[in-house]
Amino acid sequence: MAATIKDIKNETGLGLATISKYLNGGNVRAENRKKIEEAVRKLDYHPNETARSLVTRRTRTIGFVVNLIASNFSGVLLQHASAYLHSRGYGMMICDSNHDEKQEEENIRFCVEKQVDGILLISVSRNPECLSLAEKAGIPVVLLDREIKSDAFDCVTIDNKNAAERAAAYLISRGHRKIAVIHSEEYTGHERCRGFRSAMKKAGITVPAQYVYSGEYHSSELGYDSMKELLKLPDRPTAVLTSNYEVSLGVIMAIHESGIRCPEDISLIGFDELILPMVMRPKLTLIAQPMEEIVSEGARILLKRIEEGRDFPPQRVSLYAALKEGESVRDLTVR
Amino acid sequence: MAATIKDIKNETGLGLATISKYLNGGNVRAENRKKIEEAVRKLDYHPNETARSLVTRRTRTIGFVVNLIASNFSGVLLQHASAYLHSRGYGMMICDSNHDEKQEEENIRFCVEKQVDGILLISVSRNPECLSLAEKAGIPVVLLDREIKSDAFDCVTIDNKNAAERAAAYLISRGHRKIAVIHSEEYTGHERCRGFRSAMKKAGITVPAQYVYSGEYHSSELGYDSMKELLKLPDRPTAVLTSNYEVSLGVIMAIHESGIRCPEDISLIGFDELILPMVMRPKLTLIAQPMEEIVSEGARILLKRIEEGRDFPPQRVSLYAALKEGESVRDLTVR
DNA sequence: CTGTTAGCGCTTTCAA
DNA sequence: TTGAAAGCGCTAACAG
Repeated sequence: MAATIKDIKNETGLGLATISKYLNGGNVRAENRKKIEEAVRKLDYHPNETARSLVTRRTRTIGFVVNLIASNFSGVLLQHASAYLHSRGYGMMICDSNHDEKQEEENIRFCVEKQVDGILLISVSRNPECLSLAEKAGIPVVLLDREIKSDAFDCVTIDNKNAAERAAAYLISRGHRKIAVIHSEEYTGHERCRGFRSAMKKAGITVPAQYVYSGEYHSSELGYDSMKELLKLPDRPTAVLTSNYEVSLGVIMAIHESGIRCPEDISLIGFDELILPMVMRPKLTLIAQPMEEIVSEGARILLKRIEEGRDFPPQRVSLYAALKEGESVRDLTVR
Repeated sequence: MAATIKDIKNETGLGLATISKYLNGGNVRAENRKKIEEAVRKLDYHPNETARSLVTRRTRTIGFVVNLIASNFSGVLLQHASAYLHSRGYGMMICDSNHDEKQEEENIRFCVEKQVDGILLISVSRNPECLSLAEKAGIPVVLLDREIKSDAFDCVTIDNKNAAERAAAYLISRGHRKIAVIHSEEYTGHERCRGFRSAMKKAGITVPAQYVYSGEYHSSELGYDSMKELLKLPDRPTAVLTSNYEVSLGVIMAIHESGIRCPEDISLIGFDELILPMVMRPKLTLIAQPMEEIVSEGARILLKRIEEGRDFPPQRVSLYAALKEGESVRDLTVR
């Protein structure tokens, strides 16, 4: 049986309140402090967080509902979140939505019932409906990486459209005109495709339909298959923009297999600086999302809502994602 | 303010105990049941799990302490764990050890203080010391994927040595004699290297020192750099065994870059059926760990310890990992 | 600064 | 089957 605060009381002869106060950082006479510390050590006392939660109405636990935990991208986000939250005394309860809207709603419910203090969400649904439960329970939610159709929630993303636009503009500035895009069928994928189209339009370049591929999210098969198709085209693109990590992976495999060279025969630009771009040669030119910042900004806002009483309007943070030059884009303007 | 059981009492006029009993699946008069159900709906009542935990001394939360959450391998394990635990009403609090022993110990402490009902651990340390805290608190721990130097804990792994031995034997049976190994510096890596050596010894083949590479865990750089070195050797190996996913990734990149072909010029065999082997061509021949089974077995044992009072001796489960043939190994016995 | 007291919301005897 | 009452371990007024 674990020691309770009562045992400390019996050991020291002090009152419960005094002990509790000291344990929570209050001021106590030096003499009593020593007594308490000694008793704590002697009895190996650890406060019962459950009891504490019951009265403070705080569990010091954050629910992290993640679209697809098995993906490399969420793994990195989770890593940063775990570090950030732990350093502030918060636990992180994670729920995998496995890329399924029903599951996501179920996860929100689960978090609410477990009475987490707040929720970090990488959503699969764009529908704010699924958050109504959390809202009703007064549990703050911060969206990470993906927006939903509502501006009632805090949200930290990068400007996907703008980032993709810059990526495309970069290709264009290197003399590319025949540019293909392969993107996933979800929020970020669509935004990035929009940015791509916008840049092309500005440059007065028409994008032929056969240069645009899209499909299920997080599918490296999408990248692989699409690239194979692109390579069969009589009028092959000189460059390809991929909308996420998994797609890039598939594209690279297809290229390697075909024996064509990057960047000599085809140029590549992608998203996300994860493990692959770091090890592959030529180094992939890419848009690097500030993963750690996305999480720390989001968590900071969430904890602020939790810990500071006063209300403030929903925060919409849009972080800058830098283009990191590698060697995967050929400059067609020099020869 | 959320509704409490007291509100249900006022609404129905029944006693607290009756309501509580019904809510926990007890028998109540049909008439009363209707009353309660109605009140629950009307007041949108949800039991306060914290209060419940305080008296039952169960949080219905499992701590998952993971060596390195950002790795693809743990991501998949986590995915299965989340599904398994949720379906049984358990939450999963995850703590990333970030490949650091100090952090791991800190994480165990954290879980204990959060009073999780049990801990699932993919350990970085091989020292059982770090688990003493959990042991003292009477919190059961189940080790996943990696053993530690103690047989006092439940543990679910694959037989790494044997699996690597079969992988090496497979290469040998295909006529390979000059086989290199690249392995990580941690438990599974060492076990797999041992298995490799054992197979080679049985076949009467000496392994030259320059065919053995090892380095930090989860480093695709290890694979990349080692492979580069191997390719420089005057007497190049005909096959390479890699001890984990990240290493395989690096090796493949190095091969692609060098312009040599797999399996024509060099054969490859690896571990773990994750995203890469599924998309790459030639399909990688590999040892596929039963990821889902590792988790479900481990979680099953853990919940059994938690939910059934009686004690039982530590379970040591060693799962079979099948060799899946791809096209990355050349058969040298035919020509 | 200290201690008494009254809960937090729920489960669980135990007697009716 | 039901309900009154006694906690679970802790915090927070409040009075001293």
